[in-house]
Amino acid sequence: MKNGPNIALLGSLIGDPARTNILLALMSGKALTASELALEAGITPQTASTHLAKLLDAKLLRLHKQGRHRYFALADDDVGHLLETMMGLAAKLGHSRTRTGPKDPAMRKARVCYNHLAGEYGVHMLNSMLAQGYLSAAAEQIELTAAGENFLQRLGLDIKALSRKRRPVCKPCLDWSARRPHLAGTLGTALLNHFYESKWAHRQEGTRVVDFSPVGEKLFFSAFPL
Amino acid sequence: MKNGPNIALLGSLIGDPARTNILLALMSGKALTASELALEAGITPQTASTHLAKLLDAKLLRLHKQGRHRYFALADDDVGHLLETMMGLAAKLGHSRTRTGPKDPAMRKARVCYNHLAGEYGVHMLNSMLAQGYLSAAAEQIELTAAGENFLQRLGLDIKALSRKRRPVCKPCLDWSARRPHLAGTLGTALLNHFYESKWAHRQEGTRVVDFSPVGEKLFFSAFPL
DNA sequence: CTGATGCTTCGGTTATAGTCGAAGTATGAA
DNA sequence: TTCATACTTCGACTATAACCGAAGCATCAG
Repeated sequence: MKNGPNIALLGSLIGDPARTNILLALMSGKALTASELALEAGITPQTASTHLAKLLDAKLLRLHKQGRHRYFALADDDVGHLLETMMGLAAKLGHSRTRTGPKDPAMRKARVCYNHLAGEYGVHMLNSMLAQGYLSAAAEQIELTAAGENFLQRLGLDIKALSRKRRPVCKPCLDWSARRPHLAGTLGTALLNHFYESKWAHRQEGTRVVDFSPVGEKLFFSAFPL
Repeated sequence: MKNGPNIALLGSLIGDPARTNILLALMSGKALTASELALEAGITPQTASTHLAKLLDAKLLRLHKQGRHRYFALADDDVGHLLETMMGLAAKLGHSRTRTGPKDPAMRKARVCYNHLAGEYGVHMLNSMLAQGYLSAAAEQIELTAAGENFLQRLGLDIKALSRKRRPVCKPCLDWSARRPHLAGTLGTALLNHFYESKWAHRQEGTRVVDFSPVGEKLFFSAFPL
C-alpha cells in the first residue's frame, strides 16, 4: 500500500534499548570490539552478537576485522547525524532517562559527535569561523574561503588531503544540547583531531566528553574569537 | 548507566509498521481522524486507538477534539523533520518497501513535507529565492531580506502575521529525494498555502503529492526563476 | 600440538507488545 | 428517548524477538 523508504525498520533497530546503548557508545567515534559493546550495553556477548549482526545487515554499522577482534563503528556521518537529531527531539519532548549522571554539564560544554566537536564549544567554533570569514554559508552549504584555507595552513592542517575524500568538507550538524549548528564533515573531523594532537584537549575515557586543558582552552578561544 | 535523552523510546514508537503508516499519513500536514488513520494503516479502530494514545503520550502527536471526532496531527515541525531525515537515511541505505506505487515520480517532483513544499519544486523555490536575494543564508539560519519582504507583498502575503508566531519564519529542511534543502518554517507554510489559494496547485487526494496545473507551473517558474 | 581468547550459532525460555472481538462511553441526530 | 456514529477500554490470543547457556569456529600464543 505504501511506497518510499522503510522507516519502520530503522526505527525498530534504534528502538531496542540494548542497540541504542551500542549506537550511543559508538557516537564517541571510536571503533569498539563486540565484547566492549556488550559490556557497554549490559548484555552478554551472545546477545550483542545478534544485535550487531542486525545493525550490520541494515548498514548502520561498518565492520573492520583485525585478527580475532571485530571492530564496529557507525557506518557513516549520516547515521551519527540521525542519532543526534533524535536526541534533540527526545530532549525537547522531555523523554529523558531517569539515571542522569554527573557528566551532563561537561557533555553540554564539549563532547564528541561521532567524529567532530559538538556542544557549546563546537557551536562557538563554527560561529567564530563564520565571523572571521573563514567559512561562507549559503542555505545548508558551507564552504571554505581563501582566508579559511590560509587559517588552516597556519594551524598546520593539510587542506588538500581533506578535499580529496568523497565526504563533504564542511557540513552543519544540529546540536541537541545547544540546538544550534556545529561543524561536521572532514574539516570538522580534522579540527578535532588537531585539538587532540596539539594537546589542547583529550577525550575522557569511556565517555563522549572532551576535556580541554586550561592552556588548550586559552589557545582555542584565541584561535576562534568572536 | 546512561544519561541524556531517551532515544530508544522514540525509535520504538516509530519502529512499529502500523505507527509508521500513521505518522507518514500525517506527513501530508492534514489533521486526520482516528478512523481515517486506522484505515490508512490497515488496522482496526481499536488497535489504532492504542497506537494513537501512545504517540500522544509521547507528545509526537497533537490532538484537536471536535464533536465526536478526534483530529490528530504531528505535534511539531521537528517531528516531521525527523521523519524526513529517517526517510533520507533509509533511502540511502537501500531500505525500501517492496510495494512501490506509481506515485513515486510525482512524489519526487513535488510533495508536501508536513506543511510546506518539498521535492524538486521545493528545492528549486529555495534556490531561486536565495539567488534573487529574497533570502540570505548564514550557517543554518536563513533570513528574509528587504527585497524578500517586497516580493512577498507583491504576491499578496501578510508578512507581519508570519513573524508574530513563535515558530521560526525560515528554516531549511533536508529533502530525502533531492538530498538538498528546501524551505520550511512559517514562510514555507504560507507559500504552500498561497499556491493552493491561487490555484497554482492542489493536493492529490489522500496522498502527499502536490499537482501543479500547466498554468500554475508557468506562474511558479516565472515567480521563482533561476 | 594445546590452551586461551574473541566471537558466533543453536536451542529453548520468557516477556512483551501488537492484534482483534466484545463491551463500554460520549457525542450527535431524529 | 432511541438509534447511530466515533472512539476507547477490557480481555484474551499470538507472534515476535530479546535473552542466555552451551556448544562451535576461528585466531593467536606458547
